[in-house]
Amino acid sequence: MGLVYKGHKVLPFWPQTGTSYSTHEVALGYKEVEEPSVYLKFKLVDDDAYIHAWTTTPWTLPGNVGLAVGPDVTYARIRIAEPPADSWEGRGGAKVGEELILAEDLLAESLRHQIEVIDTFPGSELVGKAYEPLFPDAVERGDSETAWTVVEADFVTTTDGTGVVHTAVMYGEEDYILGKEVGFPAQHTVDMDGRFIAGTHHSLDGRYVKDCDDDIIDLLHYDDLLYREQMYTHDYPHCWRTGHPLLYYAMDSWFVRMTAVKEKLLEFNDQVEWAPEWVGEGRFGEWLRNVKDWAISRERFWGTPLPVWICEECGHQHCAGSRQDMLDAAIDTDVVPEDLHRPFVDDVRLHCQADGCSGEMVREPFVLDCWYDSGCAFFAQWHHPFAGTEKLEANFPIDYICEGVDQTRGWFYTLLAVSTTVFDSNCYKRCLSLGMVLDKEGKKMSKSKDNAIDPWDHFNREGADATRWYMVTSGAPWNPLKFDPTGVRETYAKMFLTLWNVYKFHANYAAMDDFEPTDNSVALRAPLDRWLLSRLNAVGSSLHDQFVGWDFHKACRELEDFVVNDLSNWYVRRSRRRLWDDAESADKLACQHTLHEVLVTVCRLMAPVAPYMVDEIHRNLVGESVHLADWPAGTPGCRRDIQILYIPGEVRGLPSRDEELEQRMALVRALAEAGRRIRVEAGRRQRLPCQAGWLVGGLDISEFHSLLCDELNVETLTTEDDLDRFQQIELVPNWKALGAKARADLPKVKEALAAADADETWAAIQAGKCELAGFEITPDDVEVRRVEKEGYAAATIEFGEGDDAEAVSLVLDMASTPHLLSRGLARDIIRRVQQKRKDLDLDVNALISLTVWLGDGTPELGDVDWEHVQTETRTDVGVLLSGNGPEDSDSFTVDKATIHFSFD
RNA sequence: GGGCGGGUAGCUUAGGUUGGUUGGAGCACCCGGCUGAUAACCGGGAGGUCGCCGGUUCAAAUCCGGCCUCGCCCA
Repeated sequence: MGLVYKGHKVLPFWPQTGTSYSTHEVALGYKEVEEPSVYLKFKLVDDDAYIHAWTTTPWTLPGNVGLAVGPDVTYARIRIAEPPADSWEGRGGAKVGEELILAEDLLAESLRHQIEVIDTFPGSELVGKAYEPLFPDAVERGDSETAWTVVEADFVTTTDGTGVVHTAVMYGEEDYILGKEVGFPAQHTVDMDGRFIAGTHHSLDGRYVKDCDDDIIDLLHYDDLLYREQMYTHDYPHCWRTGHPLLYYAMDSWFVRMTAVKEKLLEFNDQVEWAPEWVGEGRFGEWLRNVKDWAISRERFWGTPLPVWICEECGHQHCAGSRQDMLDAAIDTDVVPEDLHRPFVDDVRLHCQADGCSGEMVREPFVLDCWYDSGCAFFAQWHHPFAGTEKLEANFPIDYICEGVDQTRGWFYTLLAVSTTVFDSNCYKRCLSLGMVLDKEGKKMSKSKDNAIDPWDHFNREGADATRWYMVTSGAPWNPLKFDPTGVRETYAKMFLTLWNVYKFHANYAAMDDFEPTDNSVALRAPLDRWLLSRLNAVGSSLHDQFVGWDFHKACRELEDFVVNDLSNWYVRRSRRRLWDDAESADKLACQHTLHEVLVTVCRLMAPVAPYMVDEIHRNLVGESVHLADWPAGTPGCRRDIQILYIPGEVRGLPSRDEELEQRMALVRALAEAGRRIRVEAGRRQRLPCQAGWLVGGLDISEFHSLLCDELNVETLTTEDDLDRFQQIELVPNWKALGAKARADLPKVKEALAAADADETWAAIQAGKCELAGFEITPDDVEVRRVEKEGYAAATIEFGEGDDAEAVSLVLDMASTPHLLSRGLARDIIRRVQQKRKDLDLDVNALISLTVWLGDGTPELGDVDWEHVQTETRTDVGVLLSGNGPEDSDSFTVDKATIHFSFD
């Protein structure tokens, strides 16, 4: 197709080892150096004037074949008006009357003479003017029509020098590109050893170029072509090991003519769904719009050999397309090796394939850039075409690729480049460009800075799951990740320990009760179960949708919130007692099935991100790997809307949703929190029960009243329409208004207001008939506050969103009765005994003999409550005594009374 | 030097396109509570010039311009 051609590529090069350097190596070796720079006078052919140019690399001057000017830069033709001052230092100069041409802006900076400006004109007027070569023998003109003339170039600026750029085609990238464009002769004056080629100049031939800078300046000085020399400080690349300066050098190289398929590249890129979009449109699109031909050859030993042979006679080029191709053309088929790598393949010589030529062809000594190999991954992975085409065709273009954003010009590009040039097709449908992983301060990780994270530290400590989950949840995938080790620890403690403990909780009871998940005869699920399943549905569907929309971080955060808050902190906490029951019960069974189902589905939702722990859990629950299970949401074939229990081998969807149930539970949880707040504010211990609680407003949550009684520690909970039953109004003076009105009598008004009945006074104020201490009181003079009546405490929450928002109030009865004190005491004793059991690491089922001593001032403990204590603490022999217990018994204090206990 | 992206509490971050009441979380910290509830949980507190400067606007974390800084790619 003619897309491959041989040319030159200008690379930083170190002649001693004959190797070019990667950009990475070059970046390592930049050094600030002070070197001679020279201002030169190029004599025009048809004019008496000189063009004034500047360079920092005198050794490139023998190779000069052109001068570049900016088309829009203004140039001046000047005449030297007077001899220079005595302070002139170094070689070079100019005679009075000599005429020079250079950029107008740079006259003062580059000239050291008094001058007069003769004329000014744009650079375009200089284009085409011929000048005399500095080293007439160094480069042959060949068929070039532009050699030693002035050309225009966009890169010319007036930031330094003279606004005229000396151009030596082979020793600078911009020079080379310009030279190719305008047709300068592309000839080396320097060989691969860094020495001047014979015939350049008799005093330079064969010498290392960097040693010649001074002699070259001398030569130009004697020919009156030097205006001035000046030491110049700049950054220049050096060999990072030896410290020697590198030479930019045009090396032989093979190219793919990407510029010929630019429109195709852009068209195919438009078909890609990029995440984030700006990488595809901006960064990558920009790269494609400025695409350059791809230098695919490398002067290395290791790599895929470039399959190109060139005839020694006629220069004909031939690319061997296959092993057979090579055998057919080989001069000696015995030399064609099994292993086609270097050095064996280098020995293969071919008959020239050009008509009528009998020459021999020799392989070009290059290997392919390994990035070319990376671009072949999409077909090479199927061993295409040797293994047939079906697999490639079935998987091309690829659905999805993902790599770091640094691969924009790397893998993302090489894949597209190969698929465009070889298959005339787009390569991938979707591409995620990931942000880089940085250290916790946002700095790049590096060994020398000692800020690199060893992932194994985390794999060994918190595990691969926690490390992966942390990395996914800590931010959008395309944002840089500031890797913070404490974040991994947090993820481990919060997400994975919680999940594991929920699983263990379920597994322990399941084992104890011989729970059989396949026996799915769940007759009745508690509202709590149905709520959890509904939430699972909501979270699972949302997770799926967010994965589709690239928001993996949001999806996983939501799932984590579900596991920690909904599943562990609410469902499991509220269900412990259900499983504690020794007897078989439909409710216990429903709970176990629910836990089983939720855990199985959570494992499947988590598996793509955190594959290990959930696989263990899933295998234990279901008997097969989670990675063989169906994705539980949204995959074609999944019965997403059908509520069925898990049955091994059967595809299942998520249980159905009940959004109203979720709403009601959200209210229950909000009220439970409000209850705790009320107690803190009212100074009432959580363990001391309240006789009654009332709900005013909100959804009907009667199905959760008993659950809420537990949470709030109230004996009864009822709904109530009238908030006034618990509240009264209080009139508070508006000091600003009343002060202006009453002045010195303000204390009297205040007293009167405090003494008056608030309801009656407020009615009178509203009716405009209120007088206190001789002053007329208006609604502006007071502020009305609603407060709980004596003996009540309350909180009001806003529940719902927007227009549906509703105020819901919870009122608690603050009275204390002997009955309540007894109940509270029992709870305190239970709590202490349980803690002690736990501290002693007693088996949950172990029975104890418990003795309790109630000290002075302890409320009376009722028989029923003492029974309750014994049941809860698994006491088979209980003794209740008055007075203080022995020294070695445990004790605690409630409301100033001390209670002792001991058990064994 | 150019292009693209980031900068919000001590740390990690949400929000930013569509400007609008008091900028949300988690960790850590302080106070209190709860717990056969797990490296757990609940309530409260302290902690913010939303990188800096300027502009538009009644109103800017959000829109515009400039700058600083970090990262990636290119030169």
